[in-house]
Amino acid sequence: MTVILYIVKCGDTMRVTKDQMVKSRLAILKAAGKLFRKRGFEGVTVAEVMEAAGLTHGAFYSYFTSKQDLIAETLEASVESKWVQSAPSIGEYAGQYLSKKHRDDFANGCVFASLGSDVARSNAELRHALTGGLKTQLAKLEEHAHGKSVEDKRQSAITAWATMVGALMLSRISDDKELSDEILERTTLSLTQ
Amino acid sequence: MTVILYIVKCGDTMRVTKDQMVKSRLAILKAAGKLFRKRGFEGVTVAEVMEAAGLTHGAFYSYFTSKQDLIAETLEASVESKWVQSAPSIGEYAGQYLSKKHRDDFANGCVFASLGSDVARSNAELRHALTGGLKTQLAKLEEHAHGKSVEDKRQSAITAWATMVGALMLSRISDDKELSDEILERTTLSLTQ
DNA sequence: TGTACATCAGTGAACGCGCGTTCACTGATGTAC
DNA sequence: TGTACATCAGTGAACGCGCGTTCACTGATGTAC
Repeated sequence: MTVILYIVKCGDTMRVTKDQMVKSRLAILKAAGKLFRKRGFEGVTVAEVMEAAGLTHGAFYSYFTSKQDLIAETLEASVESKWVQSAPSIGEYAGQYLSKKHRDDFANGCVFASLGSDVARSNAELRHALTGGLKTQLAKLEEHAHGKSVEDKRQSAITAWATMVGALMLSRISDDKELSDEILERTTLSLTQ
Repeated sequence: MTVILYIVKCGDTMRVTKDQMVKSRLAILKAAGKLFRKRGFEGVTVAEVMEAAGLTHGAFYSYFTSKQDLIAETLEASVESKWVQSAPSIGEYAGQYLSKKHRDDFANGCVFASLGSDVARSNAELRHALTGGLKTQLAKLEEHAHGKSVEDKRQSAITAWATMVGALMLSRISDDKELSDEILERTTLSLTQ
C-alpha cells in the first residue's frame, strides 16, 4: 500500500500533519469502500466520498491521482479477513456469510458479492487489485476446509466460496422475499451438510 | 413482454411499418443486451445501443421512455433458457456454463454473472425484472436435478446455480489465468461428481 | 383505384445537467538559521 | 529558543466534457373518401 511507502519516504522526520493525512487517507478509503459497495463505482461521486470522509472534494487530488486510482486502492484494501477470523470451519463461516443480516448490509458486506460483476467487466488494474483479495480469501478457506488431500481441501474451498458469493448475490437480486430467504437457507444447508 | 401486448393492441390491422418497428425494437433489445453484459449499464450510452441496432439516437424515444426503461426491458428479455435446452443434466449444463468459452464471452453469456451485482444494488423495478428470469432458471434446473425428494431437487438446483454464477464471476475477476482456469475446473468437478 | 391528407418513425442539432478535474488562493505546519 | 520563510493540505469556484433527453423538421406509410 502506498501508505507504507509514504511513511518510509518520510523516514524518521515524523510530522503531525502527516499523521492527519494518513488518517484522512484511511477515512477516504473506508468511506469509498462503503459507498461503492452500496451504490457501485459509477453511482458514487468523488464529492460524496470526500464529504463522507469529512473533507471537501478539492482535497481529493492530494490523495489520489484520479477516481480510477481511488477505486483500485479501495479494492486492494477490501479483503474479507474480518469475516473469516471468528469462524472455525467453512460451515460456520457460511452461516454468517449467508445470513439475512449480511444480505441486507451492502455497505459492510462482501465486496465480491456487491461489486463482483462490475470488477469482472473492468480493466486489468481493477481485476488485479481484487485478485489479491480473492487469493487471500481462498487460502484462508482452504485452511479450514475438510478433505483428505490438499487437492480435496482446495476444491471444497473454491466451490464453497463460489457458492457463497453466488448465493448472496442471487438472494440480493430477488425482489421476492421468500425466494431470497430460500436461497440463503438452502445454500447454507448444502455448505453445512 | 410489451412486444406481445403491442401486437395484440394492433389487432388485425397489420401495417408494414409496424412490422419494421417490431424488428427494430428487438434489434435494440438484442444490441442493448450484448452491450450491457459486456460493459455494464452505465458503460453503454443510448447512442451506442441505437447505432448497434442500425438507428440514430433520436429514434430511441419512439421505443422506450428512458434508458432506465430500456434496461428493465432488456433484463426481462434476458432469460437463460438457451443454455439449458441442450443439457440433459445439471452436470452437463455446468460443463457448458463453466467453460472458458463462456467465461471469455461476456456479450452472449449469462446475465447473472455479468450484471448480477449491478442488479442486486438496483431499484425494485430492475430486481423484479431479473427475478422472473431467476425463477425460470431455477425451475428448469430443478427438472434436471438429482435427488430423492422434491426438497432435495430444489436444494441441489439452487446450490448448483449459485455455484455456477459465483464461479463464473470469480473466474472472470481473476487476472491470474491459472487461478481463473482452476476455479472453472474445480467447480465443474464439484458439480459433476 | 386514385388522390388528398394525417400520422409518426427517424434524423441530427441543440440543450442542460452532473461530475471529474483544475486552479488560484489561504493559512497552518514545518524548516532553516 | 525565536523569527522569517517555504511548503502544501484544504477550500470552493470554475471548467469542460459526456450523455440523456428534447425538438423542429422530413418524408415515407397508411387512411379516408
